[in-house]
Amino acid sequence: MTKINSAEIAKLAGVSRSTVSRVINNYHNVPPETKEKVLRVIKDYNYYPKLHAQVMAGKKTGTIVLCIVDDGNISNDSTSNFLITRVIESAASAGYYVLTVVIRDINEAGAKTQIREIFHQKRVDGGIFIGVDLQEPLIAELITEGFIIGLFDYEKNIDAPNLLTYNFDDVNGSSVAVEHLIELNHKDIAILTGNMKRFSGMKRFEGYKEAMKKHGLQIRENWIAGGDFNSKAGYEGTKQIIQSATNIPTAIFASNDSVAFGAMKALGEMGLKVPEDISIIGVDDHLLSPFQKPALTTMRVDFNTMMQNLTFDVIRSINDETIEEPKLTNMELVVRESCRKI
Amino acid sequence: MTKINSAEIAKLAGVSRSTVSRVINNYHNVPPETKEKVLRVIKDYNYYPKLHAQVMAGKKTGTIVLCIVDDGNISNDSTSNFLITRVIESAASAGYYVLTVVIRDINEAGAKTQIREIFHQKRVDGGIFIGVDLQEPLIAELITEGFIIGLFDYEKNIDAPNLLTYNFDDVNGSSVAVEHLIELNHKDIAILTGNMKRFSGMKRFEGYKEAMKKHGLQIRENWIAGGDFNSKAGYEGTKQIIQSATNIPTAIFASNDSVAFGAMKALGEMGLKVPEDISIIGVDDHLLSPFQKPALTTMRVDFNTMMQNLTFDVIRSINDETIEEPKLTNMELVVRESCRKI
DNA sequence: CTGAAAGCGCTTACAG
DNA sequence: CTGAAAGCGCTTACAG
Repeated sequence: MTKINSAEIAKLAGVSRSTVSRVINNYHNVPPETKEKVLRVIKDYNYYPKLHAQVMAGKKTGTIVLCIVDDGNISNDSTSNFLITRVIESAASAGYYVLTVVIRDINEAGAKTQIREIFHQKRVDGGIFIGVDLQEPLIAELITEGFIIGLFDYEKNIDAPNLLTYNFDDVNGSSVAVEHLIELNHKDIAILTGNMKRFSGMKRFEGYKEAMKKHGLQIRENWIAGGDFNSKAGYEGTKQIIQSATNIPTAIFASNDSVAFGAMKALGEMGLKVPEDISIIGVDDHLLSPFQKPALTTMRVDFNTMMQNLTFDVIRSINDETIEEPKLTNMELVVRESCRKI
Repeated sequence: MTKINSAEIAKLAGVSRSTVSRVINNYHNVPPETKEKVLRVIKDYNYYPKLHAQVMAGKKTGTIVLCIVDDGNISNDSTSNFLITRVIESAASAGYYVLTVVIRDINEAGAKTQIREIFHQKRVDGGIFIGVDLQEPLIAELITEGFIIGLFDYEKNIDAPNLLTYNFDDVNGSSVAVEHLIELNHKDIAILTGNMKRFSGMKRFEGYKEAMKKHGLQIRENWIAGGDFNSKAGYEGTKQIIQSATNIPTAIFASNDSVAFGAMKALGEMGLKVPEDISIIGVDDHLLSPFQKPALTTMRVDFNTMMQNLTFDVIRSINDETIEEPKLTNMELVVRESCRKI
């Protein structure tokens, strides 16, 4: 195939490169006949302006980066997958491309440099991060440098218009979960905490404490375990709680459903039945939650709308629109079979 | 922040832009001290060469496009999600980025133009397509134009080195599935076909027919239904088979697990029990298959290795390595509870 | 080992 | 309405 460029098109259409460019960029000051003529040649010669030349001349890339920080096997986690594809789909519907990047360990040698490079190279117009710890200095750095960044599950700790954050109302949602247990007459309620370096981890713990205090219930040190958002932490945390306690709690609030899965496994191994011996409630409404035995009661979370809003806001921000501060998004109680009245 | 470019770096390091470029590209003909000096300045000034200038000067983009053709809600399908993230992870491990694109309907107005644009723009060095029908003319077009393209579930119908395809051994795998039913003494075996425009759809039907013929079993017209790889097709196909047949089959071979899910739902509604009344076997080993009631017997498929190989091959091909023709990948029988001996 | 210069292919003020 | 020209920021033969 012969190389074709705007000069070539210009020659064939009998106009200047300037005019070709004006047609491509759909400027208004081109008479219909000229436009027609140029478009004809462009079509006939299967011509597409080279992105990189356009960007060098000052155009945007039409791309955002989605940076997934996760040391697990992402492709095996349905929630991660869901977040990823939602960003992709949302961006696509806004005419944007998503460059997807996986970071195993953000503290590893090349990791931060790689992320810096993506932005400084001008590979993208902005970015979305998933799975970043609070107070990650790299985020602050990129924000200071003026890059547009959207985060899910992150506290807005810098007052900059180019830092966009979206979160669920984790405090309130967790309170509702715990109060559901309380309504079922539970008083001895343990918590399996999530990753406390995450906004959601912190806030869900807060919500638990709030609800307990509000109802005058005691929070015992040895009824607090876990510490991460996966089933392993739930499993180990549960064993720890059950084995260390002189008296066993009647209910467990798990900081997310994966944690609850681990907890249910541990309880099963220890011969404790859910919900007969212990009630359990999670957060997220994981794909597998309705399939648990018993089906898991949980707080449903709308990842769908959240990631779409985040993506759209990043794109709007790229296009210099003003973004209004997002509100926290509510969760919804989904009652299934894992909690019983006592 | 002040604009920094290679000329600036050159000035600061007291060398020419040529030398800066040589250092960046790690050429061997630069004395250590010079290299040191230049790298120092690069680091101090937080300088990253602009991608677009590099590409314009002839460098590769280090990016492949992943084009997902799917009219459903991708983010809700765990298999699609899995394929996507596997490509992303594999590419990342090879130092490549993945530009992810979703195409709802490849026959829609702008769809093909958009795909053409991505390649002609030089946005990427190559691409991977998922969910493309056999004989899709766009693929042939792009191959002819010399773009490097990898496909999963596609028959290699053009003998071009830049067309890379990977497939499971669908014929043999399906035969094994059907023979599993035959070993359990089933003779009346229906099939719920998949999408017959896909390599896997065609081949799985072939495998069914082969096994039936080999064992001298009759294939009845009204025991063939379905026609797509989703639970809806399985549901409707099953109703059709059961309602149209004067005699009911004792077993069903479903072209994939989603189809089997739909079939089980339909059977349940019609008061037929699995496996007491009808045995059923699927293909894929879907995430939800072990959770069905009864747990679904199926042919496990290694999407993981497959997508990784495909991704690596595309990248190798971009780097002018010769790719050996991939063999078909085997499937593995996973016996659960949905088939019984009669 | 190293620099000057050409080339990559666009866009956009500027001037008319 | 339209063209000539500058500018974007690299890389790479070429010559020394």
